[in-house]
Amino acid sequence: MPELPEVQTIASILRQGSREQPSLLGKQVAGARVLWERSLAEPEPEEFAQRIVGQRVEEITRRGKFIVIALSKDYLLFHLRMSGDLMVEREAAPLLPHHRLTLNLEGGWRLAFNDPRKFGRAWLVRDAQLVLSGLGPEPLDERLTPIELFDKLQKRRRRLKPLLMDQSFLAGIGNIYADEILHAARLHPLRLSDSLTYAEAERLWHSIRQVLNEGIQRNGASIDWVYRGGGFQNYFRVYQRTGQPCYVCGAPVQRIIVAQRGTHLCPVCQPMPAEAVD
DNA sequence: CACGAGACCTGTTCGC
DNA sequence: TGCGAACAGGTCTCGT
Repeated sequence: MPELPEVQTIASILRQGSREQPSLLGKQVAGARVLWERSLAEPEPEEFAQRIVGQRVEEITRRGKFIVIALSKDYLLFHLRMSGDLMVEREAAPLLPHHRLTLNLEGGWRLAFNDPRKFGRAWLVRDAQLVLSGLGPEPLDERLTPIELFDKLQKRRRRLKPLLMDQSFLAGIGNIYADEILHAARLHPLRLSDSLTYAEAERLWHSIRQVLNEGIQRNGASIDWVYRGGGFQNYFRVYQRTGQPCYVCGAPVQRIIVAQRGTHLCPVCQPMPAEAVD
């Protein structure tokens, strides 16, 4: 479930708690279990358990698609990839089949990293920057201006969709939001980044902010068997709407493959660029 | 530098 | 009903 709005929603729930779970803030780690070794990027499981016990949760933030948990001495980072999820549950609750890593907490609670597809990863490191250094700017950062985005686009010659999803270009955008952003900006996913006019780059800048903010407001999207209460899936304009009418012009939404990912667009609102025609 | 293919994984849905 | 194929929110590595 995890692109920027979903990761932010999960981080907020861990920070503030919810009806189902208490806040993770201030809790002390009493024990650690690594149930699937490859879910732990570093360090080795023995060192991980020995080092994390006794540390207290001081802060929970998001950077790109990473959840960043500041502990007393170290940083605990999670990347949810395709199917990861993080929740606080009762220590007495049965371990679910897809739990990959759990931390017992003081007071009878447990932090559980659940990840059916096993793509997600956790890191315990002294310096969070070691893991996060490759990330580009936060797309919602006030310091990212339309002019700066235009310049960044001009410096590259790449198809728009894979570039938006490149975490070193902007941090946090994935397949769903890339499709929704490009539709809102009326730009074809195969347009080359250095072919955009300034007006088009400005439209893209507005769409990035508008779509991501709407996703955050709706607590992200909940699809398939994973449901966390997010509602953005009910407001998709193109994603998973193949063949259904575009809300703007009525033309059927088209599905193509771009960089091996299903890509949804309105062929009328997002016309095929001349430069991409064979 | 940019792109496509394959790998890493499990589960669900689709088509015959 | 059964069974293989296609598909899924991500990223890394390799070859061209």
